[in-house]
Amino acid sequence: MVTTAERGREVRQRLLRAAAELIAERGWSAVSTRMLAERAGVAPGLVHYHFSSVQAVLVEAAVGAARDLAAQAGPALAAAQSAEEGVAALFGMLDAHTGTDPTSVLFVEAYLAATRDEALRAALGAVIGEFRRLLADLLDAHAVPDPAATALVLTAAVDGLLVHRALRPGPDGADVTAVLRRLLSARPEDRG
Amino acid sequence: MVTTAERGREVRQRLLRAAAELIAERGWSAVSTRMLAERAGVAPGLVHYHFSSVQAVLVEAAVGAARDLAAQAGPALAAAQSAEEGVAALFGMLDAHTGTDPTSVLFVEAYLAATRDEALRAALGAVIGEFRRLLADLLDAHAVPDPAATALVLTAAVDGLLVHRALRPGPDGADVTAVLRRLLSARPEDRG
DNA sequence: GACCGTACTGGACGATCGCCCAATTTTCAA
DNA sequence: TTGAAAATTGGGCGATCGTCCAGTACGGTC
Repeated sequence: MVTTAERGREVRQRLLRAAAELIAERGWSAVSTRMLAERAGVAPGLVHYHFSSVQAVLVEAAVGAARDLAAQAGPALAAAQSAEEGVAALFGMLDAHTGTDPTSVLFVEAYLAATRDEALRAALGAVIGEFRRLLADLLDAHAVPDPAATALVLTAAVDGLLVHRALRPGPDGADVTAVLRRLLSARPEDRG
Repeated sequence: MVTTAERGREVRQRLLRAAAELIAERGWSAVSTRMLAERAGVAPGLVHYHFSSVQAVLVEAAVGAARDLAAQAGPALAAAQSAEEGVAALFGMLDAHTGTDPTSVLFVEAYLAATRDEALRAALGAVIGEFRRLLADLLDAHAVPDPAATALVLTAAVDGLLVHRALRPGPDGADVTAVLRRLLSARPEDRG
């Protein structure tokens, strides 16, 4: 037996899934009410029945995707036995994503939309901050110097690399992760 | 004396400047013909007189901005006497830009639009590739290990850091650049 | 002064936009 | 069985979209 409320919640979820897909395909500000409804297989009016505005659908979809990814990568980070092992999960994203795949594009679209929507910025910032804190704790536990700043650089570098490699391919993933691993080492001394 | 052709070229430039501003303010796909014309102070019809489409205005404005920035940072890189001195210019962007300023947002918008426009991707990729090559040459000349991959990581990290810091502030610029400087050092050995 | 071509104007065109809502269907409690 | 509540439909509203184009203004050349 499927209750009315359950079907309603399922339609809501379908709209959110459609939003995540369409943000990546068309771009944040190009997603329309009717596109969402068609992709979700429902009537156009349902969008404004379940959500207060199109922007609200996009924000909830983006924040949900961010929380999902963090909930997936977070535990792996917390269970790591070494710094190398922990950041291996982070580096794995560089192989799993090309920078032009739906997930990568969705996240960059969300970052940009966050510069124009304070509620979105706060929600995404909270997820990023929590992930950064987990990584910094791991780095700190294994004597990596300056764990907070290193965690910030590592997470930001992964996103930056995804976007840059999509624009112009460079050295392959193994070479890049080898460079990033230098950040885990104590700094020997300056060079000229 | 101002000729007709000169005034025409000046209107074209005004439209391109307006495009750069509006992409950052509203987002790539939210920039319209009439918005461009109003910001540039010209009649709406002029947009499609000087350009074949709105997308063409946006692409030319974005590529122009990228070339301008590269033309400004490139020579400083080529003239550097040391790796530290060269990448100091790169790190300077972390202080000069907040991630929410028009320049930063314009570039990320352009990266995203490039995933949906092959001509834009090729043009931006060429600029990025040339800049990466200059930096790699500098790193190579000063015995930084794996110069190509390091140059890729450094340029990508700067963009990634701008976006991430806009979402959630972290350790300040000095701490972050100190971490990045570790990439210039030879790798001593692995850590557990 | 006559002519030509480029720069420019401003509105028309059909399509689509976000949002709204009266009407209808479906479900569940009384 | 009946009535209230929730889910859904589909089209209407005014606004805006990209593009086009007939017509105007005017510097540059004979």
